[in-house]
Amino acid sequence: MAEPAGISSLTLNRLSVYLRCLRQLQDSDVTHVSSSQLAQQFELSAALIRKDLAQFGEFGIRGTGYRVDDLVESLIKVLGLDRAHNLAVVGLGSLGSALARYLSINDKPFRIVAAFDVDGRKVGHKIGHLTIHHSREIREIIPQTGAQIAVLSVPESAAQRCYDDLADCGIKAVLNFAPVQLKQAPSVRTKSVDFQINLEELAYFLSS
Amino acid sequence: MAEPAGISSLTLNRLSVYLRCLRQLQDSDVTHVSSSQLAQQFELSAALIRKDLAQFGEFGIRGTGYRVDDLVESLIKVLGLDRAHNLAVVGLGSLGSALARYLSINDKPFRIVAAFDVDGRKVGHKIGHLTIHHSREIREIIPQTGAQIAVLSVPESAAQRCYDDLADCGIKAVLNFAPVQLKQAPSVRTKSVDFQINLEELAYFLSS
DNA sequence: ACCGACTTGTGAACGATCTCACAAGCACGA
DNA sequence: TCGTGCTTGTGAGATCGTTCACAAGTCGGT
Ligand SMILES: NC(=O)c1ccc[n+]([C@@H]2O[C@H](COP(=O)([O-])OP(=O)(O)OC[C@H]3O[C@@H](n4cnc5c(N)ncnc54)[C@H](O)[C@@H]3O)[C@@H](O)[C@H]2O)c1
Ligand SMILES: NC(=O)c1ccc[n+]([C@@H]2O[C@H](COP(=O)([O-])OP(=O)(O)OC[C@H]3O[C@@H](n4cnc5c(N)ncnc54)[C@H](O)[C@@H]3O)[C@@H](O)[C@H]2O)c1
Repeated sequence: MAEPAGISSLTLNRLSVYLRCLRQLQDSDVTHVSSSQLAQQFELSAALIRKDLAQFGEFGIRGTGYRVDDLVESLIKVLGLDRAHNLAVVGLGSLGSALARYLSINDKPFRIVAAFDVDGRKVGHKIGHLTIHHSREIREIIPQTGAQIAVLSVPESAAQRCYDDLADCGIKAVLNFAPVQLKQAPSVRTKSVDFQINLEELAYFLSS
Repeated sequence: MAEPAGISSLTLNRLSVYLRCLRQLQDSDVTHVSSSQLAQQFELSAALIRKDLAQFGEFGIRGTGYRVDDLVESLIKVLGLDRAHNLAVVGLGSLGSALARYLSINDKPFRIVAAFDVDGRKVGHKIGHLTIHHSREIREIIPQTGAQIAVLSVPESAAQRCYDDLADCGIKAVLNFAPVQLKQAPSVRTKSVDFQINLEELAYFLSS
Protein backbone atom coordinates (compact mmCIF):
# COMPACT_ATOMS: atom_id res chain seq x y z
CA MET A 1 0.00 0.00 0.00
CA ALA A 2 1.08 3.61 -0.09
CA GLU A 3 0.75 7.15 1.10
CA PRO A 4 -0.21 7.93 4.67
CA ALA A 5 -0.03 11.63 3.82
CA GLY A 6 -2.94 14.06 3.93
CA ILE A 7 -5.78 12.53 2.00
CA SER A 8 -8.58 15.03 1.54
CA SER A 9 -12.13 14.50 2.75
CA LEU A 10 -13.30 14.88 -0.81
CA THR A 11 -11.20 11.96 -1.94
CA LEU A 12 -12.19 9.81 1.03
CA ASN A 13 -15.86 10.46 0.52
CA ARG A 14 -15.57 9.52 -3.12
CA LEU A 15 -13.82 6.29 -2.16
CA SER A 16 -16.91 5.40 -0.12
CA VAL A 17 -19.06 6.08 -3.13
CA TYR A 18 -16.86 3.97 -5.37
CA LEU A 19 -16.97 1.15 -2.87
CA ARG A 20 -20.74 1.23 -2.73
CA CYS A 21 -20.94 1.13 -6.49
CA LEU A 22 -18.41 -1.68 -6.79
CA ARG A 23 -20.39 -3.81 -4.37
CA GLN A 24 -23.43 -3.45 -6.59
CA LEU A 25 -21.29 -4.57 -9.50
CA GLN A 26 -20.18 -7.60 -7.47
CA ASP A 27 -23.83 -8.48 -6.93
CA SER A 28 -24.36 -8.31 -10.69
CA ASP A 29 -21.38 -10.62 -11.21
CA VAL A 30 -19.35 -8.02 -13.05
CA THR A 31 -15.70 -8.95 -12.63
CA HIS A 32 -13.85 -6.08 -14.29
CA VAL A 33 -14.52 -2.37 -14.58
CA SER A 34 -12.67 0.59 -16.09
CA SER A 35 -12.38 4.06 -14.69
CA SER A 36 -14.49 5.44 -17.51
CA GLN A 37 -17.27 2.98 -16.82
CA LEU A 38 -17.28 4.06 -13.20
CA ALA A 39 -17.16 7.69 -14.25
CA GLN A 40 -20.39 7.30 -16.17
CA GLN A 41 -22.31 6.07 -13.12
CA PHE A 42 -21.67 9.17 -11.09
CA GLU A 43 -20.93 12.34 -12.98
CA LEU A 44 -17.20 12.40 -12.53
CA SER A 45 -14.22 12.39 -14.80
CA ALA A 46 -12.37 9.13 -15.24
CA ALA A 47 -9.08 10.84 -14.46
CA LEU A 48 -10.32 11.89 -11.06
CA ILE A 49 -11.26 8.35 -10.17
CA ARG A 50 -7.85 7.11 -11.23
CA LYS A 51 -6.12 9.84 -9.24
CA ASP A 52 -8.16 9.03 -6.17
CA LEU A 53 -7.31 5.36 -6.35
CA ALA A 54 -3.69 5.89 -7.29
CA GLN A 55 -3.07 7.73 -4.05
CA PHE A 56 -3.15 4.40 -2.25
CA GLY A 57 -1.30 2.15 -4.64
CA GLU A 58 -1.60 0.65 -8.09
CA PHE A 59 -4.84 -1.25 -8.03
CA GLY A 60 -5.53 -1.36 -11.74
CA ILE A 61 -4.24 -3.33 -14.69
CA ARG A 62 -3.29 -1.29 -17.71
CA GLY A 63 -5.31 -2.18 -20.74
CA THR A 64 -7.89 -4.04 -18.65
CA GLY A 65 -9.15 -1.83 -15.87
CA TYR A 66 -9.78 -2.88 -12.29
CA ARG A 67 -10.74 -6.32 -10.99
CA VAL A 68 -13.90 -5.59 -9.02
CA ASP A 69 -13.24 -8.07 -6.22
CA ASP A 70 -9.69 -6.88 -5.68
CA LEU A 71 -10.66 -3.23 -5.70
CA VAL A 72 -13.45 -3.79 -3.20
CA GLU A 73 -11.02 -5.54 -0.92
CA SER A 74 -8.43 -2.80 -1.30
CA LEU A 75 -10.90 -0.02 -0.62
CA ILE A 76 -12.19 -1.79 2.47
CA LYS A 77 -8.63 -1.96 3.76
CA VAL A 78 -7.87 1.64 2.89
CA LEU A 79 -10.99 2.95 4.61
CA GLY A 80 -10.37 0.81 7.67
CA LEU A 81 -13.61 -1.13 7.23
CA ASP A 82 -11.88 -4.48 7.62
CA ARG A 83 -12.15 -4.24 11.35
CA ALA A 84 -15.10 -3.57 13.66
CA HIS A 85 -15.69 -0.05 14.92
CA ASN A 86 -17.41 0.37 18.23
CA LEU A 87 -19.77 3.31 18.49
CA ALA A 88 -21.40 5.19 21.32
CA VAL A 89 -24.63 7.08 20.72
CA VAL A 90 -25.29 10.08 22.93
CA GLY A 91 -28.83 11.48 22.92
CA LEU A 92 -31.59 9.04 22.06
CA GLY A 93 -34.31 11.43 20.98
CA SER A 94 -36.06 11.00 17.67
CA LEU A 95 -32.92 11.44 15.63
CA GLY A 96 -30.64 9.42 17.90
CA SER A 97 -33.09 6.53 17.98
CA ALA A 98 -33.40 6.57 14.21
CA LEU A 99 -29.63 6.48 13.88
CA ALA A 100 -29.34 3.65 16.41
CA ARG A 101 -31.97 1.67 14.57
CA TYR A 102 -30.28 2.33 11.27
CA LEU A 103 -26.93 1.17 12.56
CA SER A 104 -28.25 -2.06 14.00
CA ILE A 105 -29.68 -3.03 10.64
CA ASN A 106 -26.83 -1.88 8.52
CA ASP A 107 -24.34 -3.23 10.98
CA LYS A 108 -21.46 -4.09 8.70
CA PRO A 109 -18.37 -2.78 10.44
CA PHE A 110 -20.08 -0.35 12.82
CA ARG A 111 -21.51 -1.65 16.05
CA ILE A 112 -23.20 0.30 18.82
CA VAL A 113 -21.75 -0.65 22.18
CA ALA A 114 -23.02 2.17 24.38
CA ALA A 115 -25.99 4.53 24.58
CA PHE A 116 -26.52 7.59 26.75
CA ASP A 117 -29.31 10.03 27.55
CA VAL A 118 -30.43 12.14 30.51
CA ASP A 119 -34.16 11.61 30.25
CA GLY A 120 -35.41 9.60 33.24
CA ARG A 121 -37.93 7.87 30.99
CA LYS A 122 -35.11 6.48 28.88
CA VAL A 123 -32.23 5.83 31.24
CA GLY A 124 -32.28 2.22 32.43
CA HIS A 125 -34.41 1.07 29.53
CA LYS A 126 -33.12 -0.73 26.50
CA ILE A 127 -32.63 0.19 22.89
CA GLY A 128 -32.23 -3.08 21.06
CA HIS A 129 -30.35 -5.21 23.55
CA LEU A 130 -28.37 -2.27 24.92
CA THR A 131 -29.09 -0.52 28.19
CA ILE A 132 -29.28 3.28 28.06
CA HIS A 133 -27.04 4.90 30.63
CA HIS A 134 -27.13 8.36 32.12
CA SER A 135 -24.77 10.81 30.42
CA ARG A 136 -23.01 11.53 33.64
CA GLU A 137 -21.60 8.02 33.36
CA ILE A 138 -19.98 8.67 29.98
CA ARG A 139 -16.49 9.03 31.39
CA GLU A 140 -16.83 5.87 33.39
CA ILE A 141 -18.46 3.59 30.86
CA ILE A 142 -16.92 4.52 27.53
CA PRO A 143 -13.46 3.21 28.36
CA GLN A 144 -14.95 -0.14 29.33
CA THR A 145 -16.69 -0.53 25.99
CA GLY A 146 -13.81 0.17 23.66
CA ALA A 147 -15.90 2.71 21.75
CA GLN A 148 -13.71 4.97 19.64
CA ILE A 149 -16.41 6.81 17.69
CA ALA A 150 -19.35 8.71 19.13
CA VAL A 151 -22.54 9.87 17.46
CA LEU A 152 -23.76 13.04 19.10
CA SER A 153 -27.48 13.75 18.75
CA VAL A 154 -28.35 15.84 21.78
CA PRO A 155 -29.94 19.31 21.81
CA GLU A 156 -27.67 22.22 20.97
CA SER A 157 -27.53 23.32 24.57
CA ALA A 158 -25.97 20.02 25.67
CA ALA A 159 -23.71 19.38 22.69
CA GLN A 160 -20.52 21.08 23.84
CA ARG A 161 -20.59 19.55 27.30
CA CYS A 162 -21.17 16.04 25.95
CA TYR A 163 -18.47 16.56 23.37
CA ASP A 164 -15.96 17.57 26.03
CA ASP A 165 -16.86 14.54 28.12
CA LEU A 166 -16.39 12.28 25.14
CA ALA A 167 -13.06 13.85 24.30
CA ASP A 168 -11.90 13.41 27.87
CA CYS A 169 -12.60 9.72 28.05
CA GLY A 170 -10.68 8.68 24.98
CA ILE A 171 -13.16 8.94 22.11
CA LYS A 172 -11.20 9.46 18.90
CA ALA A 173 -13.92 10.64 16.51
CA VAL A 174 -17.29 12.34 16.81
CA LEU A 175 -20.08 12.66 14.29
CA ASN A 176 -22.14 15.62 15.46
CA PHE A 177 -25.74 16.34 14.47
CA ALA A 178 -26.40 19.30 16.72
CA PRO A 179 -26.52 22.63 14.91
CA VAL A 180 -23.62 24.18 16.77
CA GLN A 181 -20.04 25.07 16.04
CA LEU A 182 -18.21 22.80 18.50
CA LYS A 183 -15.04 24.03 20.09
CA GLN A 184 -12.92 21.11 19.04
CA ALA A 185 -10.56 18.99 21.06
CA PRO A 186 -7.27 18.32 19.29
CA SER A 187 -7.38 14.59 20.02
CA VAL A 188 -10.76 14.12 18.37
CA ARG A 189 -11.57 13.96 14.68
CA THR A 190 -14.86 15.81 14.45
CA LYS A 191 -17.39 15.99 11.68
CA SER A 192 -20.75 17.70 11.68
CA VAL A 193 -23.87 16.99 9.70
CA ASP A 194 -26.08 20.01 9.68
CA PHE A 195 -29.54 19.59 8.31
CA GLN A 196 -30.48 23.23 8.66
CA ILE A 197 -27.47 24.51 6.76
CA ASN A 198 -28.26 22.18 3.92
CA LEU A 199 -31.83 23.39 3.77
CA GLU A 200 -30.72 26.99 3.80
CA GLU A 201 -28.41 26.36 0.88
CA LEU A 202 -31.33 25.02 -1.10
CA ALA A 203 -33.43 28.01 -0.06
CA TYR A 204 -30.80 30.31 -1.51
CA PHE A 205 -31.05 28.77 -4.95
CA LEU A 206 -34.83 29.03 -4.97
CA SER A 207 -34.86 32.75 -4.38
CA SER A 208 -32.23 33.71 -6.91
CA MET B 1 -27.12 44.16 -3.19
CA ALA B 2 -24.81 42.52 -5.64
CA GLU B 3 -23.62 39.49 -7.53
CA PRO B 4 -26.02 36.81 -8.67
CA ALA B 5 -23.05 34.95 -10.10
CA GLY B 6 -21.93 31.48 -9.01
CA ILE B 7 -21.65 31.53 -5.25
CA SER B 8 -20.01 28.37 -3.99
CA SER B 9 -21.63 25.96 -1.58
CA LEU B 10 -18.75 26.51 0.78
CA THR B 11 -19.49 30.20 0.98
CA LEU B 12 -23.24 29.68 1.34
CA ASN B 13 -22.81 27.17 4.13
CA ARG B 14 -20.54 29.54 5.97
CA LEU B 15 -23.12 32.31 5.61
CA SER B 16 -25.57 30.07 7.44
CA VAL B 17 -23.04 29.58 10.19
CA TYR B 18 -22.40 33.31 10.44
CA LEU B 19 -26.10 33.97 10.63
CA ARG B 20 -26.56 31.50 13.45
CA CYS B 21 -23.72 33.07 15.37
CA LEU B 22 -24.98 36.60 14.80
CA ARG B 23 -28.39 35.69 16.15
CA GLN B 24 -26.76 34.53 19.36
CA LEU B 25 -24.98 37.85 19.54
CA GLN B 26 -28.32 39.62 19.08
CA ASP B 27 -29.67 37.68 22.04
CA SER B 28 -26.70 38.86 24.09
CA ASP B 29 -27.40 42.45 23.05
CA VAL B 30 -24.16 42.81 21.17
CA THR B 31 -24.68 45.54 18.58
CA HIS B 32 -21.42 45.56 16.65
CA VAL B 33 -18.95 42.87 15.68
CA SER B 34 -15.73 42.76 13.66
CA SER B 35 -14.64 40.08 11.26
CA SER B 36 -11.82 39.08 13.57
CA GLN B 37 -14.18 38.63 16.49
CA LEU B 38 -16.32 36.36 14.35
CA ALA B 39 -13.24 34.53 13.14
CA GLN B 40 -12.33 33.57 16.67
CA GLN B 41 -15.66 31.85 17.28
CA PHE B 42 -15.23 29.37 14.48
CA GLU B 43 -11.72 28.61 13.38
CA LEU B 44 -11.64 30.71 10.26
CA SER B 45 -9.55 33.57 9.04
CA ALA B 46 -11.06 37.03 9.27
CA ALA B 47 -10.25 37.66 5.63
CA LEU B 48 -12.37 34.72 4.53
CA ILE B 49 -15.36 36.05 6.41
CA ARG B 50 -14.94 39.45 4.84
CA LYS B 51 -14.60 37.92 1.37
CA ASP B 52 -17.71 35.84 1.90
CA LEU B 53 -19.77 38.82 2.94
CA ALA B 54 -18.32 41.16 0.35
CA GLN B 55 -19.62 38.96 -2.42
CA PHE B 56 -23.09 40.27 -1.75
CA GLY B 57 -22.43 43.91 -1.09
CA GLU B 58 -20.72 46.17 1.40
CA PHE B 59 -22.31 45.36 4.71
CA GLY B 60 -19.55 46.58 6.99
CA ILE B 61 -18.38 49.95 8.22
CA ARG B 62 -14.65 50.52 7.98
CA GLY B 63 -13.08 51.18 11.29
CA THR B 64 -16.12 49.88 13.15
CA GLY B 65 -17.04 46.44 11.89
CA TYR B 66 -20.54 45.17 11.21
CA ARG B 67 -23.79 46.22 12.83
CA VAL B 68 -25.21 42.93 14.06
CA ASP B 69 -28.86 43.73 13.36
CA ASP B 70 -28.15 44.96 9.85
CA LEU B 71 -25.98 41.99 8.99
CA VAL B 72 -28.56 39.52 10.24
CA GLU B 73 -31.16 41.18 8.10
CA SER B 74 -28.89 41.21 5.06
CA LEU B 75 -27.95 37.55 5.43
CA ILE B 76 -31.59 36.56 5.81
CA LYS B 77 -32.33 38.34 2.55
CA VAL B 78 -29.32 36.87 0.78
CA LEU B 79 -30.16 33.31 1.80
CA GLY B 80 -33.81 33.73 0.89
CA LEU B 81 -34.99 33.15 4.43
CA ASP B 82 -37.21 36.22 4.40
CA ARG B 83 -39.98 34.28 2.79
CA ALA B 84 -41.65 30.98 3.72
CA HIS B 85 -40.49 27.80 2.03
CA ASN B 86 -42.97 24.99 1.67
CA LEU B 87 -41.58 21.49 2.08
CA ALA B 88 -42.76 18.02 1.21
CA VAL B 89 -41.45 15.03 3.16
CA VAL B 90 -41.37 11.72 1.34
CA GLY B 91 -40.86 8.59 3.47
CA LEU B 92 -41.99 8.83 7.08
CA GLY B 93 -39.94 6.07 8.63
CA SER B 94 -37.83 6.70 11.67
CA LEU B 95 -35.66 9.28 9.98
CA GLY B 96 -38.44 11.00 8.07
CA SER B 97 -40.55 11.31 11.21
CA ALA B 98 -37.64 12.75 13.14
CA LEU B 99 -37.07 15.30 10.41
CA ALA B 100 -40.75 16.20 10.27
CA ARG B 101 -40.83 16.64 14.03
CA TYR B 102 -37.69 18.72 13.94
CA LEU B 103 -39.07 20.99 11.25
CA SER B 104 -42.35 21.62 13.03
CA ILE B 105 -40.50 22.81 16.11
CA ASN B 106 -37.85 24.80 14.39
CA ASP B 107 -40.34 26.19 11.95
CA LYS B 108 -38.80 29.52 11.13
CA PRO B 109 -39.00 29.84 7.37
CA PHE B 110 -39.51 26.16 6.52
CA ARG B 111 -42.97 24.68 6.70
CA ILE B 112 -44.07 21.15 5.90
CA VAL B 113 -47.10 21.21 3.68
CA ALA B 114 -47.20 17.61 2.40
CA ALA B 115 -46.19 14.15 3.58
CA PHE B 116 -46.00 10.88 1.64
CA ASP B 117 -45.39 7.22 2.36
CA VAL B 118 -46.49 3.86 0.96
CA ASP B 119 -47.00 1.99 4.19
CA GLY B 120 -50.70 1.20 4.69
CA ARG B 121 -50.30 1.73 8.43
CA LYS B 122 -49.25 5.31 7.83
CA VAL B 123 -51.19 6.49 4.80
CA GLY B 124 -54.36 8.28 5.89
CA HIS B 125 -53.03 8.97 9.36
CA LYS B 126 -51.68 12.27 10.53
CA ILE B 127 -48.27 13.55 11.41
CA GLY B 128 -48.81 16.72 13.37
CA HIS B 129 -51.88 18.20 11.71
CA LEU B 130 -50.93 16.93 8.28
CA THR B 131 -52.44 13.91 6.54
CA ILE B 132 -49.98 11.39 5.09
CA HIS B 133 -50.75 10.61 1.46
CA HIS B 134 -49.75 7.67 -0.65
CA SER B 135 -46.66 8.30 -2.78
CA ARG B 136 -48.54 7.53 -5.94
CA GLU B 137 -50.34 10.81 -5.37
CA ILE B 138 -47.17 12.87 -5.35
CA ARG B 139 -47.67 14.20 -8.85
CA GLU B 140 -51.24 15.18 -8.12
CA ILE B 141 -50.87 16.73 -4.68
CA ILE B 142 -47.54 18.55 -4.77
CA PRO B 143 -48.64 21.20 -7.26
CA GLN B 144 -51.64 22.00 -5.07
CA THR B 145 -49.48 22.62 -2.03
CA GLY B 146 -46.92 24.98 -3.50
CA ALA B 147 -44.08 22.87 -2.14
CA GLN B 148 -40.81 23.70 -3.87
CA ILE B 149 -38.43 21.68 -1.70
CA ALA B 150 -38.66 17.98 -0.92
CA VAL B 151 -36.96 15.97 1.81
CA LEU B 152 -36.39 12.44 0.61
CA SER B 153 -36.06 9.81 3.33
CA VAL B 154 -37.18 6.60 1.70
CA PRO B 155 -35.22 3.34 1.39
CA GLU B 156 -32.50 3.24 -1.26
CA SER B 157 -34.60 1.05 -3.49
CA ALA B 158 -37.36 3.68 -3.75
CA ALA B 159 -35.21 6.80 -3.85
CA GLN B 160 -34.71 7.19 -7.59
CA ARG B 161 -38.35 6.63 -8.43
CA CYS B 162 -39.56 9.11 -5.84
CA TYR B 163 -36.96 11.60 -6.98
CA ASP B 164 -38.12 11.35 -10.57
CA ASP B 165 -41.74 11.84 -9.51
CA LEU B 166 -40.78 14.89 -7.51
CA ALA B 167 -38.82 16.34 -10.39
CA ASP B 168 -41.76 15.78 -12.72
CA CYS B 169 -44.26 17.67 -10.65
CA GLY B 170 -42.32 20.86 -10.26
CA ILE B 171 -40.19 20.39 -7.16
CA LYS B 172 -37.18 22.69 -7.45
CA ALA B 173 -34.87 21.28 -4.76
CA VAL B 174 -34.38 17.94 -3.04
CA LEU B 175 -32.51 17.09 0.12
CA ASN B 176 -31.80 13.39 -0.11
CA PHE B 177 -30.94 11.10 2.81
CA ALA B 178 -30.90 7.79 0.99
CA PRO B 179 -27.44 6.35 0.43
CA VAL B 180 -27.62 6.35 -3.34
CA GLN B 181 -26.13 8.33 -6.17
CA LEU B 182 -29.25 9.86 -7.69
CA LYS B 183 -29.41 10.35 -11.42
CA GLN B 184 -30.19 14.02 -11.29
CA ALA B 185 -32.84 15.99 -13.09
CA PRO B 186 -31.55 19.27 -14.54
CA SER B 187 -34.46 21.27 -13.16
CA VAL B 188 -33.81 20.19 -9.57
CA ARG B 189 -31.14 21.42 -7.21
CA THR B 190 -30.14 18.26 -5.37
CA LYS B 191 -28.14 17.77 -2.22
CA SER B 192 -27.41 14.57 -0.37
CA VAL B 193 -26.65 13.93 3.24
CA ASP B 194 -24.97 10.59 3.64
CA PHE B 195 -24.54 9.31 7.14
CA GLN B 196 -22.62 6.22 6.12
CA ILE B 197 -20.05 8.10 4.10
CA ASN B 198 -19.40 10.38 7.03
CA LEU B 199 -18.89 7.43 9.34
CA GLU B 200 -16.54 5.79 6.89
CA GLU B 201 -14.45 8.93 6.71
CA LEU B 202 -14.06 8.85 10.47
CA ALA B 203 -13.20 5.15 10.31
CA TYR B 204 -10.37 5.95 7.93
CA PHE B 205 -8.71 8.30 10.37
CA LEU B 206 -8.91 5.79 13.18
CA SER B 207 -7.03 3.12 11.31
CA SER B 208 -4.21 5.25 10.01
C1' DA C 1 6.33 -12.82 -32.13
C1' DC C 2 4.22 -8.87 -33.32
C1' DC C 3 0.41 -5.36 -33.92
C1' DG C 4 -3.44 -2.65 -32.66
C1' DA C 5 -6.81 -1.38 -29.36
C1' DC C 6 -7.40 -0.44 -24.99
C1' DT C 7 -6.55 1.34 -20.08
C1' DT C 8 -3.84 2.85 -16.27
C1' DG C 9 -0.90 6.17 -13.76
C1' DT C 10 0.93 10.76 -13.85
C1' DG C 11 3.23 15.35 -14.92
C1' DA C 12 1.56 19.68 -16.29
C1' DA C 13 -2.12 23.02 -17.12
C1' DC C 14 -6.08 24.82 -15.28
C1' DG C 15 -9.42 26.38 -11.95
C1' DA C 16 -11.33 27.09 -7.45
C1' DT C 17 -10.59 28.38 -2.75
C1' DC C 18 -8.10 30.49 0.91
C1' DT C 19 -4.51 33.62 2.94
C1' DC C 20 -1.80 37.70 3.02
C1' DA C 21 -1.02 42.34 3.05
C1' DC C 22 -2.37 46.88 2.42
C1' DA C 23 -4.84 51.00 0.58
C1' DA C 24 -9.19 53.21 1.50
C1' DG C 25 -12.54 54.63 4.79
C1' DC C 26 -14.69 55.72 9.23
C1' DA C 27 -14.91 57.36 14.27
C1' DC C 28 -13.39 59.86 17.78
C1' DG C 29 -10.70 63.11 20.37
C1' DA C 30 -7.69 67.14 20.45
C1' DT D 1 -9.89 70.49 11.02
C1' DC D 2 -6.71 67.14 11.35
C1' DG D 3 -4.39 62.96 13.10
C1' DT D 4 -4.56 58.42 15.22
C1' DG D 5 -6.29 53.89 15.57
C1' DC D 6 -9.05 50.65 14.02
C1' DT D 7 -11.54 47.76 10.39
C1' DT D 8 -13.26 46.83 5.93
C1' DG D 9 -12.83 45.49 1.05
C1' DT D 10 -9.68 43.68 -2.28
C1' DG D 11 -5.75 42.62 -5.52
C1' DA D 12 -1.86 39.48 -5.58
C1' DG D 13 -0.08 35.25 -4.26
C1' DA D 14 -0.26 30.55 -2.21
C1' DT D 15 -2.54 26.34 -1.81
C1' DC D 16 -5.62 22.82 -2.92
C1' DG D 17 -8.45 20.12 -6.22
C1' DT D 18 -9.69 18.73 -11.02
C1' DT D 19 -8.94 18.04 -15.91
C1' DC D 20 -5.99 17.20 -19.83
C1' DA D 21 -2.97 14.67 -22.44
C1' DC D 22 0.20 11.13 -23.07
C1' DA D 23 3.87 7.63 -22.09
C1' DA D 24 3.93 3.05 -20.22
C1' DG D 25 1.83 -1.26 -19.90
C1' DT D 26 -1.59 -5.18 -20.92
C1' DC D 27 -4.29 -8.26 -23.79
C1' DG D 28 -6.14 -10.77 -27.66
C1' DG D 29 -5.87 -11.80 -32.38
C1' DT D 30 -3.07 -13.11 -36.23
N1 LIG E 1 -34.65 15.31 14.52
C1 LIG E 1 -34.07 15.71 13.42
O1 LIG E 1 -34.51 15.40 12.35
C2 LIG E 1 -32.84 16.51 13.47
C3 LIG E 1 -32.30 16.93 12.29
C4 LIG E 1 -31.13 17.66 12.30
C5 LIG E 1 -30.55 17.97 13.50
N2 LIG E 1 -31.09 17.57 14.63
C6 LIG E 1 -30.39 17.88 15.86
O2 LIG E 1 -30.11 16.69 16.52
C7 LIG E 1 -30.23 16.88 17.90
C8 LIG E 1 -31.25 15.92 18.44
O3 LIG E 1 -32.46 16.11 17.77
P1 LIG E 1 -33.76 15.31 18.15
O4 LIG E 1 -34.81 15.70 17.19
O5 LIG E 1 -33.48 13.88 18.30
O6 LIG E 1 -34.14 15.97 19.55
P2 LIG E 1 -34.91 15.27 20.74
O7 LIG E 1 -35.32 16.34 21.67
O8 LIG E 1 -35.93 14.32 20.23
O9 LIG E 1 -33.79 14.38 21.43
C9 LIG E 1 -32.76 14.87 22.18
C10 LIG E 1 -32.41 13.79 23.18
O10 LIG E 1 -31.21 14.14 23.84
C11 LIG E 1 -31.38 13.89 25.22
N3 LIG E 1 -30.44 14.72 25.97
C12 LIG E 1 -30.59 15.99 26.38
N4 LIG E 1 -29.49 16.40 27.05
C13 LIG E 1 -28.64 15.36 27.04
C14 LIG E 1 -27.36 15.15 27.57
N5 LIG E 1 -26.71 16.11 28.22
N6 LIG E 1 -26.77 13.96 27.39
C15 LIG E 1 -27.42 12.98 26.72
N7 LIG E 1 -28.63 13.12 26.19
C16 LIG E 1 -29.25 14.29 26.36
C17 LIG E 1 -32.81 14.18 25.50
O11 LIG E 1 -33.24 13.51 26.66
C18 LIG E 1 -33.47 13.61 24.25
O12 LIG E 1 -33.74 12.26 24.39
C19 LIG E 1 -30.61 18.32 18.09
O13 LIG E 1 -29.44 19.07 18.32
C20 LIG E 1 -31.20 18.70 16.79
O14 LIG E 1 -31.03 20.08 16.53
C21 LIG E 1 -32.23 16.83 14.65
N1 LIG F 1 -32.59 6.16 10.10
C1 LIG F 1 -31.43 6.76 9.97
O1 LIG F 1 -30.83 7.15 10.96
C2 LIG F 1 -30.82 6.99 8.66
C3 LIG F 1 -29.59 7.57 8.60
C4 LIG F 1 -29.01 7.83 7.37
C5 LIG F 1 -29.69 7.48 6.24
N2 LIG F 1 -30.87 6.91 6.30
C6 LIG F 1 -31.56 6.60 5.08
O2 LIG F 1 -32.79 7.26 5.07
C7 LIG F 1 -33.75 6.45 4.45
C8 LIG F 1 -34.88 6.19 5.41
O3 LIG F 1 -34.36 5.61 6.58
P1 LIG F 1 -35.29 5.15 7.75
O4 LIG F 1 -34.42 4.66 8.83
O5 LIG F 1 -36.28 6.20 8.08
O6 LIG F 1 -36.01 3.89 7.13
P2 LIG F 1 -37.45 3.32 7.49
O7 LIG F 1 -37.54 1.98 6.92
O8 LIG F 1 -37.74 3.53 8.92
O9 LIG F 1 -38.41 4.30 6.71
C9 LIG F 1 -38.57 4.28 5.34
C10 LIG F 1 -39.99 4.77 5.09
O10 LIG F 1 -40.15 5.00 3.71
C11 LIG F 1 -41.39 4.46 3.32
N3 LIG F 1 -41.36 4.17 1.90
C12 LIG F 1 -40.90 3.08 1.26
N4 LIG F 1 -41.06 3.21 -0.07
C13 LIG F 1 -41.62 4.43 -0.26
C14 LIG F 1 -42.03 5.12 -1.42
N5 LIG F 1 -41.87 4.64 -2.64
N6 LIG F 1 -42.57 6.35 -1.25
C15 LIG F 1 -42.72 6.86 -0.02
N7 LIG F 1 -42.35 6.25 1.11
C16 LIG F 1 -41.82 5.03 0.97
C17 LIG F 1 -41.59 3.26 4.19
O11 LIG F 1 -42.95 2.91 4.26
C18 LIG F 1 -41.04 3.74 5.50
O12 LIG F 1 -42.02 4.39 6.25
C19 LIG F 1 -33.04 5.19 4.02
O13 LIG F 1 -32.63 5.33 2.69
C20 LIG F 1 -31.86 5.15 4.91
O14 LIG F 1 -30.78 4.49 4.29
C21 LIG F 1 -31.47 6.66 7.50
